[in-house]
Amino acid sequence: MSLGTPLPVSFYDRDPRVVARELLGTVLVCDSSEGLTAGVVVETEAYLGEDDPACHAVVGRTSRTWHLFGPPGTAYVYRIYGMHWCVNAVTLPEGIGCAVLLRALAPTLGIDLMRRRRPRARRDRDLTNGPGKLCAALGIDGRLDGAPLDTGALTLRAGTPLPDARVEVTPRIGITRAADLPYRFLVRDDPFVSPTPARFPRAPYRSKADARL
DNA sequence: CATTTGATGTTCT
DNA sequence: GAACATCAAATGC
Repeated sequence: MSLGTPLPVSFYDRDPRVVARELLGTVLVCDSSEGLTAGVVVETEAYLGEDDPACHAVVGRTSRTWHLFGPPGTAYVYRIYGMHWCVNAVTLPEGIGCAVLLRALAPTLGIDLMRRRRPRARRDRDLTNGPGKLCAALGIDGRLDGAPLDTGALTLRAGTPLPDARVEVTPRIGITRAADLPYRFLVRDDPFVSPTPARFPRAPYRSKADARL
């Protein structure tokens, strides 16, 4: 079974809201010394750079955010709450500081290895239905900060494209600033997405309204 | 089912 | 000293 062709760097060189929507249905593959793991991307969030109060780019290019400002197609991996890792795909040219957070996957390869890495997960969907969970399941950590996503240990690959009718938009999860902006993209009714708070508005994806560029 | 709370440590004010 | 792009267990229906 083929894993798909890696997405070219040009794929990432667009507005992060467009990249976030287009990343749904692609495949994240991690080739570690322990084995191969992969899953279909079913949930993403866009972070729009220095003018987005919720984006790490607001503090400028520090040692932590260094690779967030890197070239498109770079992995920005950071630690959150002292315990978990999150992985982003950097978009737009070097120096801008935009990225797409990968929030949930549908596991497709290496599920046994994911289970060993996440022994508390009861159901398969609990392996990867959150940004920290998917990093733990695939073995993604700070060593991959700054890695290219089109070659090497961590790659994003072409999958089955999703029609707009299967895409839903909500505000972003777990932030306090700019918490009303609809920059979370997910596959409607997919069991592998992370839980959406009941109070959150949900809207169908409309390319004209949601990709206002 | 939903909501609350503790863990844990780096970054930022 | 507070905030933090989270998770899992515990509690309350």
